[in-house]
Amino acid sequence: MLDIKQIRENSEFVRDRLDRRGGDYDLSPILELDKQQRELQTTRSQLQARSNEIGKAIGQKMRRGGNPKTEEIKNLKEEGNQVKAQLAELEPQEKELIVKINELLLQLPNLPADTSPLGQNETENVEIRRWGDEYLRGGEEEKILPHWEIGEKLGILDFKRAVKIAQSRFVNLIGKGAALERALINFMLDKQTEAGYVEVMPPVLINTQSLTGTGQLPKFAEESFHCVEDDLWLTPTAEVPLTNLYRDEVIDAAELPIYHCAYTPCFRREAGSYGKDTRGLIRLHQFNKVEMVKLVSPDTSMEELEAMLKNATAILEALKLPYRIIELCTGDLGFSAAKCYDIEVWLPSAGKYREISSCSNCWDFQGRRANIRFKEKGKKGTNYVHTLNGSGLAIGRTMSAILENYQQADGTVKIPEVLQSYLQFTVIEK
RNA sequence: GGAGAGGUGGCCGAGUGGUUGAAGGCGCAGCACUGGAAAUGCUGUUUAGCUGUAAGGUUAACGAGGGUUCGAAUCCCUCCCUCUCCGCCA
Repeated sequence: MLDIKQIRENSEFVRDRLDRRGGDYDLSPILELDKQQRELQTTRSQLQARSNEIGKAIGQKMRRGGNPKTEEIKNLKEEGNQVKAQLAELEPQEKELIVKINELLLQLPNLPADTSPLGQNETENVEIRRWGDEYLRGGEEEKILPHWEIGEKLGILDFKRAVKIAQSRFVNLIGKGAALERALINFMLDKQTEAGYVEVMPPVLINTQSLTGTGQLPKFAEESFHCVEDDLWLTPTAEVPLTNLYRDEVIDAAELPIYHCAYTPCFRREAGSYGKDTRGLIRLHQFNKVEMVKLVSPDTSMEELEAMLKNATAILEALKLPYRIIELCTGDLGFSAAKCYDIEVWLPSAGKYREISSCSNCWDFQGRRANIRFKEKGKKGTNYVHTLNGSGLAIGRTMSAILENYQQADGTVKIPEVLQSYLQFTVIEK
């Protein structure tokens, strides 16, 4: 969340940055409530101070063996009661204000970085670079079957029976399909571990506080599956458990940067995307993903983002899958992100690049929400860490890219070289 | 799920109504001692809000939230978590 102090002291700046996202963000209710709250707080602490004085005075007299029935003590008690009555009126008012301010703050998205390109929506995202043109198969494209067709033909993807077991937007991976998925998970975890990320297997049922910490709640409740009886949610991405590993902690500055990666299944309700990507592996309610998360000092977070982007693209390069990098414009940035790159992989059947990873720098936005701070030895006070997250990569989408880019004229699919040591076969055939 | 025990500062640990933000110890930092170090001694050592140019002032926090009281770490209520034993179980 944003810093109330920054909103108070630099409201013009904050307003301008929020405007870059488009949409309507009104700071005046927050500013007004904040003013009221601080006024109340001043009065309240003065009363509290008086109350403490009274308590101490009585305590001293009693200790010296004073009689509680003397006029003096009676009078003090009487005043104490009056102060208490006043406090009883102010306290709930102030609490209510604090709750309201907090609710409003939690609704505000992060401020875009000044380097994020200006734009209204995804059409104004900026392509940074492309890789792997030599692996594009110009001219053959119309012969390449979409991944769901080749997958069903080869008997490795089963959507029909998944509907029977669960619903639409689920899949069964069968035989070599399941093995390939597993190989991809292992391959990516191995690569990211080599790159310095410490692997974690976190819970995938997570609590409300964790989802609030990373910004999925309160605004996007309809996007996650909720187990109402236990008030737990199915994680939509390992970003949530990984970032929340350190919630409410003060980390020694010497331990930064902290790198973690995790494989988890991810669950998304995909509310509002009816009719979009209804076929194939692109948009499922449950999918696998290897995620990277970094907690870093504010001084280095921008370089750390570039490095994370490389960790993600390294996977695609090893797999020889053509991709491009897009920088999201201010209007397309996710709620918690200040700066974000999407990596898109080439899907021949669609003749398009499709998102396969998203790498974001959230600045101190999640650090503040999740209360993750760091402390430098010898320095007073604490600071919020900067958090970054990126897919490294989405497994299902990688699978679809392989099924298409590695499809051969005879209807079989070759296994990319780097995966062959993870599998007992080098080609998927009927 | 049943029975019991417990949650205090970076850590250990005292503290059952009165100058207790909290004894003592460990750790850490500074100083002294030393050729240098160890040992020893002294001093200091939480975080957050508001206020102030600053020094400072003030409030809050002993798992969380309520209550009793002039005054709560200490008494009462609710919830959460941890541990032990039993049951169940991958």
